[in-house]
Amino acid sequence: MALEIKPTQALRLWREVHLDLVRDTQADLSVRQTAILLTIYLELPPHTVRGLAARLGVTKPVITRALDSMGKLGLVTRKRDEFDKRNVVIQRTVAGALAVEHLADLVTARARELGAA
Amino acid sequence: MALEIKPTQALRLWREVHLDLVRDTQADLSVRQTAILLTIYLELPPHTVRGLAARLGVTKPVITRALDSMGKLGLVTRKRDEFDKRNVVIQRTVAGALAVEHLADLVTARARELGAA
DNA sequence: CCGGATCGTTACGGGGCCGTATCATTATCG
DNA sequence: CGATAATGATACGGCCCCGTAACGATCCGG
Repeated sequence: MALEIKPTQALRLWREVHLDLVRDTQADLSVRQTAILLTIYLELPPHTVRGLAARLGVTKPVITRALDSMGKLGLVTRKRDEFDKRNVVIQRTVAGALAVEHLADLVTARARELGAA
Repeated sequence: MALEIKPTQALRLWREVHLDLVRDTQADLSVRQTAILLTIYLELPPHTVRGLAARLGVTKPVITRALDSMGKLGLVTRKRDEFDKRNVVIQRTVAGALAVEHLADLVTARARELGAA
C-alpha cells in the first residue's frame, strides 16, 4: 500500500518541517547526520562505521566524525565488538530515540495540516 | 483534505530522501538553505532579506550568506528594489525551479515506494 | 535639510564538516 | 610466527557557516 502524495504537497511538507527544524534551536543536525541517525534507528543492528559508510556512500571519517558529534549530543553510543575487536558497534540511546520520535511527530503533524493541492 | 501519514512511514520517507540527498553529490544545501529556497519558491513574491529572516527566525546575515552561496549555485538572484533602494528583492531562477522540482520528485517517488506500516 | 530609523552587507572570531592520507589495533592465513 | 588485510580513528589543510557588532546607503519626519 503506497503513500500517495502530490508534488505540491511534498514541497509544502518539506518546507514546513524544515522551518520547524530551523526554529528548533536544539536540533542542529546536518543532512548527513540525519541520514545516519535514521539509519541507525530504523535498520536492524548491528551497525558499524564501515557499514554505515557503505550505506550512505561516504568515507569512513565522515561516519566517525558524525558519531563524535552525535555522541556529544547523547544521540548514540559506541562500543567495541568483543568478538572482533576491530569493529565498533553503534548503539541507540534514549535521547536518540526521543529525537527520532520528535522528528516523526513533526512530519506527521505537518502532513496532517496540509490541504489538498 | 489532510494527508494521512503514520509515524513509521514518516521516518522511512525522511530517511530515504535524506539518503538520496547525501548520495546526490550536487545537492549540498544545509537545512537553513533548504528552508530559504523552498520559502522563496513556494510563497508569493516579493521576498526580502528582512522578510526571510523574520520568517525563519534567524538573523539577517544568515540570509545574506545563504543568498551568496545559493547565488553561486545559480539557484536565486538578487535585485535592488527600484522604489525603495534599501530593499533587495530575491528572484527565482530556472535552475532554482529545477532544483525544487527535483526535490519534489524525490519525495513523491520515495513516498510511492513506502509500504504500509 | 538634517538627524534618526531602516535595509542589506561586511568584518571578526570561533566552530564544524569535508576528503585524503596516514596511523594503531586486531584478525587472518600461510 | 610473520606478512597481509581490515577496521576505526586521527592529522591536516581547506572551506563554509554561525552570531555579534559595526558599516554604508537610503528613506522619512520634523
